[in-house]
Amino acid sequence: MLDALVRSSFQVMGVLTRVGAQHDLSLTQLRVLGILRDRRARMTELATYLGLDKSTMSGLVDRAERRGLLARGKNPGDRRVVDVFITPAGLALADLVQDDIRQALAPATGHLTTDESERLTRLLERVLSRAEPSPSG
Amino acid sequence: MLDALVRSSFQVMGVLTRVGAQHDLSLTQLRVLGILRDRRARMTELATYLGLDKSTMSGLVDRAERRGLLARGKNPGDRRVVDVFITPAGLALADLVQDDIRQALAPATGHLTTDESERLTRLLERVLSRAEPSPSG
DNA sequence: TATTGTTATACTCTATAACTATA
DNA sequence: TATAGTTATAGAGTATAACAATA
Repeated sequence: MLDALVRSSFQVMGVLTRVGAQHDLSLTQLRVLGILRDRRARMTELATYLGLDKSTMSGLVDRAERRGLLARGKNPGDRRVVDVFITPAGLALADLVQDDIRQALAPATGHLTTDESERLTRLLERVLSRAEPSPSG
Repeated sequence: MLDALVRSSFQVMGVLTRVGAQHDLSLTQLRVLGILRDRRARMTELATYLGLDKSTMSGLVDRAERRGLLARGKNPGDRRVVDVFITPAGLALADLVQDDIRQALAPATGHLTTDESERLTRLLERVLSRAEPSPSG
């Protein structure tokens, strides 16, 4: 089972990497966009969530900001903190990419019956729930 | 279901990345070692399998060779070809890492019953079988 | 003193383009 | 001509260490 889990994970990552690359987005940039889709977050929060060093986070946000996908803002409560949020352009791109991912994964997932789909989801969520404290999201 | 599949994949990749890093191995190096565990392969073959450019493959093999994990050899049939194979040290490391991965994923997978395990494997393999031509292995 | 974030530095991973050697 | 591989180059992703600003 472990083998199937690892292989399917690589397969999914392969699809995500390819679709991301079509929009000049790395796997990590993809995740950042996904996280910021529905909320602001401070630098450290993002870094911790993704399991990255804060200096790495600075670079990632720099490049996304240069492209106009993200922006930095001040935090009213703590002047040391830098809040990061998604721009309209970033949101549009995130929507587009999500559609592409859905389409790219459809051949792999779409042929399961509703029942099978539900069972797979339930099993994966049981696996997820026991996984160690998210080292990378 | 798509969401669960993507999230569990990131979780698995997180574990693999962390365990690999503990042995100074990137996700890609991990895969190369895994592929060469039970067979030789030529450079182009590896690159195609991993969805990488041949020049990228040169660098990967360079670094692994410098560490004594892999070695290059001549191909008897075609003098342009470079065969790559794993060294005893590389094999030992691959074994070690595989054990670590098993242990790291155990909390996530070990609590499923035999029956659930089998159902999950079957479902994942059905998903895998329909996935598009492996873009990255 | 501790925390938040940036910068400098170095290394890996990656692709593109130009090259050598062989087929 | 076409294929196999390397090298030069450039950019992204990553961590460590040193730093500035704020708490």
